[in-house]
Amino acid sequence: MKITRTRFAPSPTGFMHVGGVRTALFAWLVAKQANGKFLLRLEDTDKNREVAGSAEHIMESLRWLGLEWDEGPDIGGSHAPYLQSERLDIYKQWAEKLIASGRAYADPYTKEELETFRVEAQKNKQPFLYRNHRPENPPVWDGSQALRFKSDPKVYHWEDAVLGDLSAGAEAVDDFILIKSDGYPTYNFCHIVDDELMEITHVIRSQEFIASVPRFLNLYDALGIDWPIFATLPYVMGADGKKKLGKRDGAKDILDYRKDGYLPETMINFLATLGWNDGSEQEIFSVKELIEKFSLARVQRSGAAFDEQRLLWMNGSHIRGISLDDLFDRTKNYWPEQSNQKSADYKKSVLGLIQERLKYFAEIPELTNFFFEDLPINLELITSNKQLKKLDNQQLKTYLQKALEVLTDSDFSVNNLSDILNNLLETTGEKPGILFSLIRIATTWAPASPGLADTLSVLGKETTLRRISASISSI
RNA sequence: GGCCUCAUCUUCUAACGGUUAGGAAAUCGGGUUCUCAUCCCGGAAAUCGGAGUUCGAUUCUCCGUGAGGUCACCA
Repeated sequence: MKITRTRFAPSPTGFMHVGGVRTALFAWLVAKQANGKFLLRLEDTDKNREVAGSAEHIMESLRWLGLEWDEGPDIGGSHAPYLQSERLDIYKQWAEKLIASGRAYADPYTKEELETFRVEAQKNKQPFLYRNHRPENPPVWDGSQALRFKSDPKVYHWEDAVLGDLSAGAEAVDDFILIKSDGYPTYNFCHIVDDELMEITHVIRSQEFIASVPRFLNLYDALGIDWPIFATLPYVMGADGKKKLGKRDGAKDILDYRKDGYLPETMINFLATLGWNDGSEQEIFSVKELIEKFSLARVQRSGAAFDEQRLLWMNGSHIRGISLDDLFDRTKNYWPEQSNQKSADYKKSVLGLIQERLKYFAEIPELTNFFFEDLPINLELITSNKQLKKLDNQQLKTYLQKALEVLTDSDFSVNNLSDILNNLLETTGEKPGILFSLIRIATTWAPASPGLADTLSVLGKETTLRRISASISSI
């Protein structure tokens, strides 16, 4: 049995967005599941669209997500090179074969002539087919013209691992360009040659290529290459759920999610379940589980909208699922500047308190600022509070004074603080809605914070007492 | 316009041809000693339309409709 080999073959024309990542992910999962190989190949045959640095950017993105490749442009492999621009001789040889067998010819037309044909076709509400204009006596190909495939139009039926049985009429097969006049091959040609030479077993790609498959099949046949397994992935749609997600429609660079503090395992989980499920009600999957359970047959056939809300929830879920030490390691670059004065242990305690409400790392500063600095006293927190606004200032001061007294005797362990605060409820006969709210506000001056005893314990005695005193004199 | 693909709550989705059409996100209530969150409980919310096959159709077939893709010397 053949070893499963899949590839991800982006062109280095910019950053990667979630759509591309998902294509890579599914190909990676298929390879991993079968103990096969996952290849990275860069399709850099359009020098006009190439963007400097994007190859490195793509690799960085894949590495962040853990989608490591077994063979690729940076690490080589048994089927090198993996950069198409370094394989031009190979394509030339395969092109010569087609010329020799009468299945390729030089395109004699100018751009303008072609455009005329195209406009004419459109005017007649016909699809443009080059083969309707196939020259009778094409010139000998000298490399200065485009080289075209001489197609053999026929009806095709083929199977797709996701979509099932597919077919298309002969009108889908046309004479397409194999090698451009600049000497570079087209995707249509070189991906087939490369997939064959690199022994790719599963061609996994997104839907926009489906209309071209009959042309590819015609070329496979002309080259005497066995068809690989095809798997067509539905689109990742924009938030409106209508159109395929694209850079113009605001698709984000996948590395922006890293910058915002999303976990790579969240992105993997999210993208895997966007268009795939295992039939159960499970939503949260580890990478290991995905490798075990993934199957192309259960990939959805229709496009799926990319829902940032759901991503946010899922990231929170993953954040809650990892250990505090691990989480702390990963948040190193997200702490507010003022936190530098505090020890790692202190920061870790703070992190422990916000772990359950953290959705992405970039919100750490706003969630934790009062642990590192005295926030300005904002009496509106009291006057706008449903319960507290009923009390006059004297009453507020009295309660804070009492809190100050009992807290002075606390060792500030969570247990001791809980006991003391509960006792205070009894001795004052006041509701927690009043007393705890007041103390919480007076010690943090933040609109929200973790539980009172936990917060005070981390803040420590000195800070707590100092802030309460300051609050008393400001009210 | 030709060709091709797709179609379940707002969104992601489940359902050997037999279910009160299930779960999750979001949303709305309620609970968990204070806020925010977590967690728990509950509500509202869908099979695009029409034929056909069948005892029975979300599921199979056909016809509509809608959406998307493609018809490049881009991938």
